[in-house]
Amino acid sequence: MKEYDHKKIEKKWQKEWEKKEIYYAKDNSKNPKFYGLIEFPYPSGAGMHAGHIRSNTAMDIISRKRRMEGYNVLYPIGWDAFGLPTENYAIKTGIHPIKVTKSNTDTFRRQLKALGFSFDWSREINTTDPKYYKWTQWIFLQFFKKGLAYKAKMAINWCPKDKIGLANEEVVDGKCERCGATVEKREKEQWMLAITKYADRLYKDLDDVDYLSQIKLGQRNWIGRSEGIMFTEKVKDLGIKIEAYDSIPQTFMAQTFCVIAPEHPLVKKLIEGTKYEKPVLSFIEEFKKRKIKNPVETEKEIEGIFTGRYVDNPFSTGDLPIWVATFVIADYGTGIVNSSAHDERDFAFAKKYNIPLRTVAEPLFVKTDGEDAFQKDKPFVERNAVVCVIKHWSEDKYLLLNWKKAVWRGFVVGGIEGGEKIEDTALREIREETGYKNMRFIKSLPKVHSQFFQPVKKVNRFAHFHPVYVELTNGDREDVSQEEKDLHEVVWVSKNEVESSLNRDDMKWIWESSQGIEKSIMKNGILTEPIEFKGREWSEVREDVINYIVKKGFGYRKVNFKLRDWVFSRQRYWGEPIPVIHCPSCAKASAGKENAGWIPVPEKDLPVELPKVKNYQPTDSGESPLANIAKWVNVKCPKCKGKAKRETDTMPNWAGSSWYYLRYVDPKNNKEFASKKNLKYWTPVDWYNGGNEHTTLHLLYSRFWHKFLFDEGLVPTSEPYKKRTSHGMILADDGTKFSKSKGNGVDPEEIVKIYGADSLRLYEMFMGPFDQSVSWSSDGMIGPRRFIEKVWRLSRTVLDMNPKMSKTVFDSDSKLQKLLHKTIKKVSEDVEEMRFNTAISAMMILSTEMEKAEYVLVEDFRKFLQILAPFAPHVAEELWQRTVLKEVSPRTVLKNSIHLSAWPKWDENLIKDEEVKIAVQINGKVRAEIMIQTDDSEDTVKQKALTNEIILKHMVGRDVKKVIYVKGRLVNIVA
RNA sequence: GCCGAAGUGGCGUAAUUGGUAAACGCGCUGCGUUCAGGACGCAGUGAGGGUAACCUCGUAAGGGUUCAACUCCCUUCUUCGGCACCA
Repeated sequence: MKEYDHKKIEKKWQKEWEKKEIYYAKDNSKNPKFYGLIEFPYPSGAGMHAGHIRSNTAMDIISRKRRMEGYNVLYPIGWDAFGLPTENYAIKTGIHPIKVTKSNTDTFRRQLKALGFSFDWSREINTTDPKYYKWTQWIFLQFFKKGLAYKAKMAINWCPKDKIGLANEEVVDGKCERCGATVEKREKEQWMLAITKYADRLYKDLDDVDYLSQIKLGQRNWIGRSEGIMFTEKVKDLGIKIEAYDSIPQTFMAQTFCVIAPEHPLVKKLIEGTKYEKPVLSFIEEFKKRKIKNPVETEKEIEGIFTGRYVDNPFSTGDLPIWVATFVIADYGTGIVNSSAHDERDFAFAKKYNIPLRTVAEPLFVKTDGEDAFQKDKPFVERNAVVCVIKHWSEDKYLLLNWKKAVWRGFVVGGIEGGEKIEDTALREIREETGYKNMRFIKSLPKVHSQFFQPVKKVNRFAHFHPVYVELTNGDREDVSQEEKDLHEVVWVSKNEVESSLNRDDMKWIWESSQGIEKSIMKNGILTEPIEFKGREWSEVREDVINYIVKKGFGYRKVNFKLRDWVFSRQRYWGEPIPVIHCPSCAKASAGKENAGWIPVPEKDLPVELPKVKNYQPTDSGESPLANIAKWVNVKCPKCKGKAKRETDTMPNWAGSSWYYLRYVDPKNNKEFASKKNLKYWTPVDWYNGGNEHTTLHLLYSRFWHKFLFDEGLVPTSEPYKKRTSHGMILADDGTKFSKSKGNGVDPEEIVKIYGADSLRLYEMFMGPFDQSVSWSSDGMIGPRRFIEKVWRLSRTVLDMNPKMSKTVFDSDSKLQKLLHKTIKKVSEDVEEMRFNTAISAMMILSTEMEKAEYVLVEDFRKFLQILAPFAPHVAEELWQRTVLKEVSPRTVLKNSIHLSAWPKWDENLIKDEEVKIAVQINGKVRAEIMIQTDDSEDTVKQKALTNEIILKHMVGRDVKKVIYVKGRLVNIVA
């Protein structure tokens, strides 16, 4: 028996498995089915990278384990091959995208096969294959027919020099990434998909699926559902001044303003002579006039500020009030929604110190939201909410706001979690036009503590979706660079536009804001008004109050979503053509109607194939390169047979990936996208794993498509994926992301050549927790390789000493037996939880122990091989066959593959320990270790601990106050 | 900016979910085996102090709860991912 030669055995078994088709899924089987899915790769020119291997291996391990557990497993693969990089490459080189795609997929296929993944290669699909995108187009037509696809004007990024629409990614600092020209906004009619019609279901159905909690949260945040009340003019009768709710745009106005103990000498000194002095004083006056005293503060916040950080504690006098007034209008902040939770604890501090606590705008509705799990996860202060009334910053309008309390640098600041009464069109306008105009500078008083001086250093390119948050720095400070000081003159940088609004008197605004505050109807969670609900708790009467408000006509219920409709057009060549035709004469005939003049391509004419052209250069008009191809564009109208033109926009990359998992179940069907029978058998996907970076959009889009198909009666379930997990990225060895300049960093084929596929697979699973990013380090590769070599050597000794060895030489409770069964258990459970790193670590320990042991039963060694098999399929197969056949020639015929053998079971009785070592602590510090029997009583163990020699030594001159025993773990003596 | 995830030895990381911090792997040191190198085996490897038995400190920083905190709570800092035309 020779040395471990990965090259020989890996190729051999890959061929053998393929020949025997052992990984092919059966479309019907008596066994239960398992559909494991990974995100199909975009076949880039650089070939596979380490990240692909990691995620593919993980699902491969799970699929292999399921096969061994007796499931009929579908683990398919395909190519998400439309996309910008390929198109850009084609423009640059003149090589047709089809050719580029072909050679890229060939590379990927070769690389994937070299790693021994158990894909069902008979079901390979490719989104750029007309036989595939015929159905992508077909599904689009169903959307179109149901009125869920429509045209709307949208702004696109336009490079005037390259004459091409740009992806956001291609715009860097407002300039075109390739030529550096300043990017313009251009209006264009775009196809939209009405995903907002599904918003509610996309939100609610998350309850029924098994996604990681942060994935669900991501979906929920994106959809942004909020349930609430829109108030009407009549609400004034409640004593609250409200004049408009609909005029404050989504982002752009934010104010933070803090005054702490304004009469305190330190504060006085700070503002004295500054431009803040006057507005602050008038602000305070106003508050006094209104008898508004103190803000809501939690006990800890106040204690943190006033006991820890200030030498002169303003609270120490007991009667000096704190003033905190904070207004932040952000997100979609108009109107009102049900607030987040409020808590009795909020008021505990106030009670304790007898301080009257109130917000500047007193709470209107406060409730404890016990049933919302997502809120529960959040820290206490973030769940607190008050409602306040606030005045529009420039217009004479008031808003009733849900003021979500949050603590920022020791001060209570607000954040709005709100609904709005803004139509989709308004939202768009806001984003594109009013956004930057209304954007305002955020100012605050010079802060009381130096740690609070921290200028914002960069204006993020996404900031225009939200308020730019710039804090004022003390202009006299020497450690602040001019550059940073200049920043404060800039409110918002957008494209070419710089807006500054420093000349506005912010303090005046804040003062004015307080005008809107009228009165509270709740105190400490108990309603004081209206009379109908007086004395009752908010949490208890919440629904009644809402009904009351609705009944009285003060407001109406409204559910609000942040989600916008999906822009479905791309002005690109390398995508699925949108299968519609524009007919001018039909347009006239149906003028005024939705989608007037847009005629769907008859289903029998699908697919609308991408024409083969020599030139992919974009057009002058901003249309897709397809517009240049007169032959393709000019067609007869399918309806009136008049002159018409094809739509030249193509679909976004998300389109093909929104339904690909459905095609796998019946990939060659040319009558339907998949047969009902196969869909019924295979869907939904049992387990879908993919990148963290895809958990919001791709997931949402494909869930939307699936729900639509479900409504059309075309798929049997309303959700596509039963379970979704995600994996972290692999970073370069310096902890940064692999970039274009660095390339993929790691060439999988090279590593397979040197170390073998099994070693690479093991290493990628071993390098760190699966759901987190880890840095690649080629040095670490050697560890898993040594592990495999150890197993190889082990097989030699095991086979040599056996099978003559009789089973009776083993004690039933031998250490090795115990360890084997513990390891089987650990690996079985770890794989389910995707804790591959610790599973491998456990197998390493087992292999070391087996090597040390005097005898290892072949039978036990085979069990070890079985749990190793999903991780290192080639070497496990080779050794498995040898335990049967003694020697395996390169031409050995595969008889009973390890991968089709039954997953080993562990024996619970063997796992239990009778004797165990526990720690003895004194005051939490470990001082000794003692052996105990697991069935020892608590008293026995305590006795053993207290009479231990070392412990006695430590206890000299001390009394035992208390003894705590944690079963099977430790004894802690409190002295 | 908003949302999400994370921060532990020289490095990748583990920790029975509040119970002996650093398992497993890489690297390094010493010893064994070897003609030699490699490979393999054994022992050691957080920091400081001590001849030693041992002692003190230690999980981004600060504070809190607890007999006991990497783990729970509060604040601050840093890194990574998503943000609607990258895939």
